[in-house]
Amino acid sequence: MRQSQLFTKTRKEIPSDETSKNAELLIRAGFIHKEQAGVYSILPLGLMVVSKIKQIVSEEMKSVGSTELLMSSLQSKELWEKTDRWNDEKVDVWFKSQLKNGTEVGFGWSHEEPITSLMTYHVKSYNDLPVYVHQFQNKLRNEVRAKAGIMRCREFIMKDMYSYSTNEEEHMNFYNKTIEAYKKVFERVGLGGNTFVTSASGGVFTDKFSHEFQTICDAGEDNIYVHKDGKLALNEEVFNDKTLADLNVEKSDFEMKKAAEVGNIFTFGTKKCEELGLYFNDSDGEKKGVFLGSYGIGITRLMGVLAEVFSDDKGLSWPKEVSPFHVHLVRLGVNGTTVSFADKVYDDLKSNGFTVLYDDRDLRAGEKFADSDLIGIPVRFVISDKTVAEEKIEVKKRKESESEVVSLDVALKNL
RNA sequence: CGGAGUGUAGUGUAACGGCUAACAUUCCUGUUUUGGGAACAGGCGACUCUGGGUUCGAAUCCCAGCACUCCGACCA
Repeated sequence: MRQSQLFTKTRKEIPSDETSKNAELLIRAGFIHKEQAGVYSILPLGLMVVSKIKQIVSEEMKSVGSTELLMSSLQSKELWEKTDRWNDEKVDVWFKSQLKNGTEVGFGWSHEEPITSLMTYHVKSYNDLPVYVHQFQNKLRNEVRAKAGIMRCREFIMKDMYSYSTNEEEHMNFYNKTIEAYKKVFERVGLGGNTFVTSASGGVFTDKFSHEFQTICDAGEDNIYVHKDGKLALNEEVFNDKTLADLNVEKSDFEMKKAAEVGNIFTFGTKKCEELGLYFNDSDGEKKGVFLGSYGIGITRLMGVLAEVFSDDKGLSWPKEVSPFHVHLVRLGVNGTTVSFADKVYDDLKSNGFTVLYDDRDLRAGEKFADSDLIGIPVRFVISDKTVAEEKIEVKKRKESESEVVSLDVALKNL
C-alpha cells in the first residue's frame, strides 16, 4: 500500500505511560493503540502482523488435523457451574454481566466448557472421534494487574485448540504431534532458537503436568531452568528435588532464564467431558467419557515477544515471515522521472506477488529512513534521483548497515 | 488485592503559592529546501484528571475519588 494512505503516524517520543519495550515500539511505530491498561486496539500495521502469525498458526494446526471454528464470547453460567469453574473463588479472571432479565452471563476467558457442550450435539459414537478444533478469538480476562504492554492484557487474541479423543493413547498421540506443530510455529515466526518446551504445573486446568512454550525474553514473567543440553527446560514452579529426581537430572546442570509463555498445552482426561455430558459409545457398545486436551497460543502476546526480541535502538526489526510487508519501497525526490520509476517498481513488485509499503510521501530523506527503521520491514528498496538515472535500486536490509545499488531483478533476490 | 510513584495542548516536558500557564514537537498557511527526523515567518491547539478544602490568591498545599506506571501477590 501507499504510505500516504496509511492513516497512522509514527512518534518520536516514547509514550509516558508505557515502560515496556514492546508497547513503546509498537505504539511509536503505529501498530497498536492503547485504550486502557491491558486493552489495546490493533492498527493496520499491527493487524498485518497478527494476520501473518495467525496464518502460520492456522496452517500448522490444520496440518495436525484441526478444523477452525469460532465460538461466542458470551457464555452461560450453567455450563461453568457443572465443572465448578463459575465461582470467582475458583477462577478469578471472570468478567461477568447479566441480561436485561437478570440471567447471568460470562465473557469467555477460555472455552473448554462451551466447546465441550457443543460437542455433545455432534459426538455420539467412536466413529465420530477423534475431533480436533481450533479458533482465533478475543479472550477477556479480568486480570488483577495488566502489565508489560501487550504481554499481559485483559483482552487479547488467542488461538485455542481442543482435542476430543476416545482414549488416552489416542490423545497422547495427538498431544505429541501438537508439540511438534507448535515447535514449527515458533520456528517459522523466527523464535525457534530461543523457545523451549517446558514442563509446568497444570494450574486451574488440570491436576497433571502441562507443557509450556517459553521464549527467552526479558519482558517475560516466568523463570525457567534450561538444562545444559539445551533440550530440557523446567518452569520454576516445578523445579524441585522431586521433579529432578523423577527426571534423573542434576540441579547444577540448569541455568535460570527469564521467559515469556507463548504457548501451552494441557491434558484434561475424561472428567470434564463427563461433567458436561460428553460421552460416546465404543465399538463394543460401552458408554465412555471423551478424553480432552487443550492447546493455546497467545497471538497478540507473541507479537509482543517478537517486538521485544526483534528490535534495536532504531525500532522494530521483523522476521521476514511475520513482517507486515515483504519490502519497504522508499522514494526520495519528487521529480517526474523518479516518481514514474518508483511507481513502476511498485507495480512490478505487486505483480510479482510481493506486498509493498510504498513511501510515496513528499518528505525529507531523514524522516523517511527513521520511519522505515522504526516500522522494521526487513528489506528496504530506495529509489532516488541518484539511482533512477541507471534505473537502479538501493537495497538495504534492516539488520545490516551496508546497502548495495542494483537492478530490480537483482534486488528481487533479497525478498 | 497490598505497597510505591505519576496525572499540565495530539505527543514529550517546564512553570517559587502571585502577570494572559511556557518550551519543543505534531498539525495548519506561506517561502526556501530535499540521502538520516531541515530553515525561516505566521497560526490553531489546555477550564492544568474529577470533586471538595486551605488561602486575598492554587497547576503548585491538604483530603477523597478516578486513571496510568512500577514492585509484590496472583496468573492461561
